[in-house]
Amino acid sequence: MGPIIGMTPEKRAETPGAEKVAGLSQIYKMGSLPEAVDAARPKATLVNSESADDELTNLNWLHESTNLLTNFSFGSEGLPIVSPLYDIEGDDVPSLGPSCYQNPEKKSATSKPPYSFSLLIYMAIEHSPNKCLPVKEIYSWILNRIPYFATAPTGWKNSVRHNLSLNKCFQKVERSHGKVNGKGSLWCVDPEYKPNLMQALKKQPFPSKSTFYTPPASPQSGSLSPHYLSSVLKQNQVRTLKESDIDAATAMMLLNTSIEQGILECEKPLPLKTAVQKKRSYSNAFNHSSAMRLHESDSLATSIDPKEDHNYSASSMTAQRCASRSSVSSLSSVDEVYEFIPKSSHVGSDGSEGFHSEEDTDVDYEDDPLGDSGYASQACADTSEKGQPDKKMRKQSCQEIDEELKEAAGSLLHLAGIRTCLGSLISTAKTQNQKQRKK
DNA sequence: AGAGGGCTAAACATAA
DNA sequence: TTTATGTTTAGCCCTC
Repeated sequence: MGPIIGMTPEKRAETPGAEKVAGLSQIYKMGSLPEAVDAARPKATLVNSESADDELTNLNWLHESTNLLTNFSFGSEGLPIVSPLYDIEGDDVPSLGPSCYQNPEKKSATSKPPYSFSLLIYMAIEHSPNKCLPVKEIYSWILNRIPYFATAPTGWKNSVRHNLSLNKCFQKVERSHGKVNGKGSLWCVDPEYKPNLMQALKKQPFPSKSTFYTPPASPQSGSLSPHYLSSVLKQNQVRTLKESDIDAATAMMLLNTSIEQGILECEKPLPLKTAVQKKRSYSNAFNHSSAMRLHESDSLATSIDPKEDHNYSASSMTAQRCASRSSVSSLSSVDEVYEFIPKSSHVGSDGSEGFHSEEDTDVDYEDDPLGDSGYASQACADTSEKGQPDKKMRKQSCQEIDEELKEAAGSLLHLAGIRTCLGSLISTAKTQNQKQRKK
């Protein structure tokens, strides 16, 4: 067992009056760390006058940016994402990298995020391609995105593990025997509790821009500086990047508005689940999840504790049902997604909001099984039917754009775990396509 | 005032 | 043996 650097009861007693400071428990704990640790920590986290910013419940998050609420929104799965507008509207392009918390003016950079560990873990797992992460990767995700934890006491890792173990929202999945690398198990989100987590997530105050950022996702993308992402967004507002260049969080950032719109539309016609359905067995729900699919065909956790503690209220499950379905279900055909996506982008491309990656995209997925005639293809065909002389060229150009768009949208959707919630819209789009073709 | 959620610390066990 | 991981318990604070 490795030593855990943190506050001991003895050291607590050495901090007179600290416990009496209402709402500053987190700070006093930090401020009373061993001096060696304090010396390595930015002063901002230690100064009492600024300690209020470190408080988890401090609402100064909301005051630091006048347009905070417009800059942040929730992604397709309810995960908080940074809206592209965030980068565009600011006079100074906010740094999305670690430098943002080295700026002493941005106190919030060293502030605690307004998310509980459970939510942070949830976001980390959901942003992973496999919807499963080892503890170490969860650490990394949090460290990469929450500057606070870069300088926080190491006890937060203990808290992460504690949450993983105690919170039944998270399920341990044994690694496959074939996998040699790595210690421990993979952790996944129990789809049964995804709605609860998402609801809890949405209840949180929006973070300040410098507290939640999206760094380059992988070592191979190290050449992609945060400024690159900012500049790209600034130039094109929304633009699709290569999958290797951005992580799922960024992908969801780019896709946010259109997906949310789709989900919102999807929620309308869906009836509420019955109580019986809500009470369906855990094992069924867990096995049902395609989001839990693993590359290594990992076996499921062997022990499932049905205890009801450390859980979010079941009352929220119905409300988020559709969103949950979007992440735990799968489309029967990937093409269906592709056929749907252009419609979303088309709807959003009228100047208001949406997915604007039709042109000038860098997406280059090789293994994309795109079929023909998606919605966008049909839209292009419609324009070509207006008697243009360069009909063929235009059609070809449209098809290229369509393919790029569909590749980008489909891949991003795949990352975001968007699935069956779009089914109704897909079928609607299909029907419309068929009608238009008949015309 | 009490319940519940969340965080932190700590001890311990286990696996790599 | 060391380290990382996982489990459990306890105590505290905060919000409702």
